[in-house]
Amino acid sequence: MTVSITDVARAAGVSASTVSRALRGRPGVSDEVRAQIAAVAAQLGYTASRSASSLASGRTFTIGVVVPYVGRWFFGTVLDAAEKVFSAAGYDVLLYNLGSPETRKRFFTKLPVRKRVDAVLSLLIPDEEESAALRSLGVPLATTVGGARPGFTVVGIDDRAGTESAVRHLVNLGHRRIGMISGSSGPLHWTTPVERRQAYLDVLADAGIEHDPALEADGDYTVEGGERAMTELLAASRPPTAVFAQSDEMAMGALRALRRHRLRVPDDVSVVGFDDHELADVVGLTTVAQPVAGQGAEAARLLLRQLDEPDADAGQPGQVQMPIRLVLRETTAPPSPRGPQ
Amino acid sequence: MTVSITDVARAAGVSASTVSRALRGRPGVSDEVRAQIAAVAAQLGYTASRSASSLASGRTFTIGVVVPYVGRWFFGTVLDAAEKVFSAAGYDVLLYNLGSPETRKRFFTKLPVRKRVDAVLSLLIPDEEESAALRSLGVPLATTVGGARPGFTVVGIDDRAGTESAVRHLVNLGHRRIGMISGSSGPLHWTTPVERRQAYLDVLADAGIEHDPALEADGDYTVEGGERAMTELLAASRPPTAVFAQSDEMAMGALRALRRHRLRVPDDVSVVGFDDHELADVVGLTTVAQPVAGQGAEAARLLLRQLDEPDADAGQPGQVQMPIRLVLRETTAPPSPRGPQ
DNA sequence: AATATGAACGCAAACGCTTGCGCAACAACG
DNA sequence: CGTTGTTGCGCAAGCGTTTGCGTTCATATT
Repeated sequence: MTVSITDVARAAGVSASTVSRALRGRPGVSDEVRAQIAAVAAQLGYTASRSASSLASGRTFTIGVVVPYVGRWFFGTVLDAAEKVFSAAGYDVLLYNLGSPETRKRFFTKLPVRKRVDAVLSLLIPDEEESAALRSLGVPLATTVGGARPGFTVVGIDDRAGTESAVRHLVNLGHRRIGMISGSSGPLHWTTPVERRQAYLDVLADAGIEHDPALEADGDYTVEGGERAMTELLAASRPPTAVFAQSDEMAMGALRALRRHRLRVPDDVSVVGFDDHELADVVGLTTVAQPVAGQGAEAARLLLRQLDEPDADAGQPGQVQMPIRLVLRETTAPPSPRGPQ
Repeated sequence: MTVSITDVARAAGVSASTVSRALRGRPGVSDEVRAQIAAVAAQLGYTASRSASSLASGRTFTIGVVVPYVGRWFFGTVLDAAEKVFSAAGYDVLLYNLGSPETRKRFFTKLPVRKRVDAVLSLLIPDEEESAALRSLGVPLATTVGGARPGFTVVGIDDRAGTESAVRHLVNLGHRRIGMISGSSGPLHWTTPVERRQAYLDVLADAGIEHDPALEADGDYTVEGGERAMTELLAASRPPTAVFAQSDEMAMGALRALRRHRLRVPDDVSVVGFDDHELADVVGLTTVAQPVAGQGAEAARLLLRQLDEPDADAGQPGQVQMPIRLVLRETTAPPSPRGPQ
């Protein structure tokens, strides 16, 4: 049926061990024999069974990537970049899409990656229990986005600095009533929303602006959520003249809500987002740009490096912080003298 | 080190075979023994090695999913939906991101999925050679988007009908100079751009409008491409008063180009897209909606069904067509009496 | 009471690789 | 010319499961 290593060995007149060594570039086989085996293998269309080889060697040449929502631009982009790095290095990627709490729970209790992967890249921040489960796999671990966890390589950005640049921009334009659409809900135990909120509060305090809880709303990191949140903010007794959304998707939802309310951006309300979504430019959204694909690629590279030099795994894995920058577009301007409405 | 089936067997005082049967719900083991084994296994944190079990059984419980660009909304969304179906059925997904021609070629020549997957879902349309390679795997195959291939289950939409509804909408509004931004370039050997172009031509002919080749431009299915294409169209001696873009991303690029040219939408130029991208609503884009996630889920379900009833694989696999509908928003209107500029 | 029946379980042989070890054959050395 | 290395290769023992078959034992059958 399907051609095995012994078929190749027989056809080449050598033993299976020699075929194995020859095909994987291991020493102990002469150049001529190696070439001949390669030829025979190619002609027979032989590919080693991954199951068998990983069973025998313990190496799987597979990386597990766990992500909350592949469909979202941010995660899709990170995954795209990471996958490219992995596949270029000869690794396959096993994808786990953990959107709902149930699938997430099931993943961490059953741990289907056990004995199936050489490393795991998590695009979501595992809580204590979950990260312990991952550590129990005994393979290199990495995360992008958000908080550090012991045993994890983490690549991320300076959330506070990014938020500060955004909010400060609004302050500098003269805004005093600055709302925030956060993304704190949901089952994601990560520090990002917390950091960003703190930075938001800091900038306000620094500018001598009193914080108004009515100017904060939860947008759940989605367009719809952002729309809801913006609608909520507009219902406040004194609505904001500017809003900082913790993600571009929520900012876009906010834009939609504003349009529905016949409010003009940036004349009536300024909006700044976070991420520099691929479509942020299309809608002219001012935002904090972060290297999304860059983070995925970097995390993947760091993971591969750990795989190459297992000796270095004694020390605490590295943390790298990638640059951010405020991108000014058309959704921010000084407040109108008469305010919204 | 890591706990194996024999560890469980020893701890439970039974043989490895019994453990295997017990844990997989196979008959031949009493309820009490089964329960006890389950308890012991749970307590020991045992998970069967996938490599070993797939080597022994031939089943991998893994589905290969190949996609051109995970980062793009369309593919990300399809993948998201498909993954959910697969994982709910106990299958893992192995992801292959084949953006560049080189990685694509490498994938189809080396076929890393050989002996690694029970089925493959292709989100790109393989050419003759590629589909032959996939068929050689001897597993159920499916594709979404575009042309039928022998041996593949395909779920898609009626591209012609969708395009017709879009272009006809423009015609009905009174437009005569209707441009098209297509997505025909790139290494994707699929019928979609061809079908859509034909439908576009048909509607024009049907309306008695002479086709002007200067009103067609290639947008490469990206935002930037759409922007370039729109700029190109605007440079025509007699620019269009309306454009149909073969994808929302290109339509959004077109919107950006129009804004850069200080043209108003829909006053000066109408735009209609295709897909109903999650952000189409944000920019108010009129578009042809197709069930993107729905197609992914459906394709996944059909694949699983083939896996369940291998007897049915004799007949030609099914083809399903999912519904589309035109969504009217704010980027289309009758042409201005004086035309653009 | 003797036998047939079936359920519950163990044995052992795969599954297709990898890898430590042993054994030739040959080269280089004294 | 005998010794020591080196190189190239084969042997065989795993790796952790699954599964066909055989065995045991309790229960049903005549």
